[in-house]
Amino acid sequence: MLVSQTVEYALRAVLQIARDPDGSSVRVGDIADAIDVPRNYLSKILHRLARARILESARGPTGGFKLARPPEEITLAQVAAPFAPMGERTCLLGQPACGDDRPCAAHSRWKLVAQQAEEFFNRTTVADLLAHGASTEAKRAGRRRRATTSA
Amino acid sequence: MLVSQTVEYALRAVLQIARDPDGSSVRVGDIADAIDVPRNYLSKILHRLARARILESARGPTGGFKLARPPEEITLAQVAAPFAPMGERTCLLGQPACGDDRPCAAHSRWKLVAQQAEEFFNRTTVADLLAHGASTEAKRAGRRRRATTSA
DNA sequence: ACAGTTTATCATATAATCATGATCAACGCA
DNA sequence: TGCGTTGATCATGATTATATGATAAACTGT
Repeated sequence: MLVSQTVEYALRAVLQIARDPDGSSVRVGDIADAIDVPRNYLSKILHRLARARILESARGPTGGFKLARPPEEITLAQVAAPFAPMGERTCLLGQPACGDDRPCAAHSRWKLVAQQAEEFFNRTTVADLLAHGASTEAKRAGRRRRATTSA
Repeated sequence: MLVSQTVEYALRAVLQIARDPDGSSVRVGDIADAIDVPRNYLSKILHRLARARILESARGPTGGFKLARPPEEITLAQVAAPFAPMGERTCLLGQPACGDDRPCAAHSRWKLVAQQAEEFFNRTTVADLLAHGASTEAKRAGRRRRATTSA
């Protein structure tokens, strides 16, 4: 697994929140049900995301979580950052001073891979993933529409 | 960190063993000293690699570990396999049925990254890393020779 | 003010990872 | 045979990741 369970949960939760059509607050319980993640554990994950200014939280009725910024401005790297010490150690062989000048044995080959992963997280936004969902939804709706129409 | 500490130790240890000029057995203690990894912990890692037929072990004087095959025939994936359930879960969002046909929201973008990582481990051999070490050694020797000559 | 809802936090549990030290078992050699 | 070397294994512990359940604190609407 290239990302931890927790980061995976965080990504799925943020995506789920972003899917809310009104952009209104979504309750922990609803998110937990929707993405099938332990409720209290998710609560803590969302809280950390709120502290990291990715989400905003509110208590009481009408409370819940929502995005702190438009989905175009939230990268996957930002979502993962509070949980993974991402990019802290890029050397595959753990060489402290590994770099282009003092490369470890795997440096040149591994660098390409690590860079691609890093760029993926930095460049992909929540909106990018939402867009996909929308197209899938559209396809499904299309299928459903056709089926309904034919019935 | 994209690979676990244990996998990192395993890679470094195998590489260190492969560096032995005679291809003779290398003692755990020597490897541990050379790559700065806890001795007993490394012992267990090496034992697992031996069970996985990556290494061969022998006890007693003249004992130690050596490669079970020429370094060209040992991929990094093989070294990592006994420790990491590598490639078990390729879907970033943990969707069980994620595939080209039923893609998750991140599928198309993430697939490229995951594939590159997988191919890196599958295609890179211990010999490839040794080759680098050799060239670096050559460069250093060259520098040293020049310095020595000039002195 | 109060009742109900919701997040925040506390206390705890479980499993995996990472690691240490002691002892056991095999092996080579005198 | 017996001694010293070496990997193999056992017992244990620390730390982190992954949770679970109970309680506290904040907020809404009445």
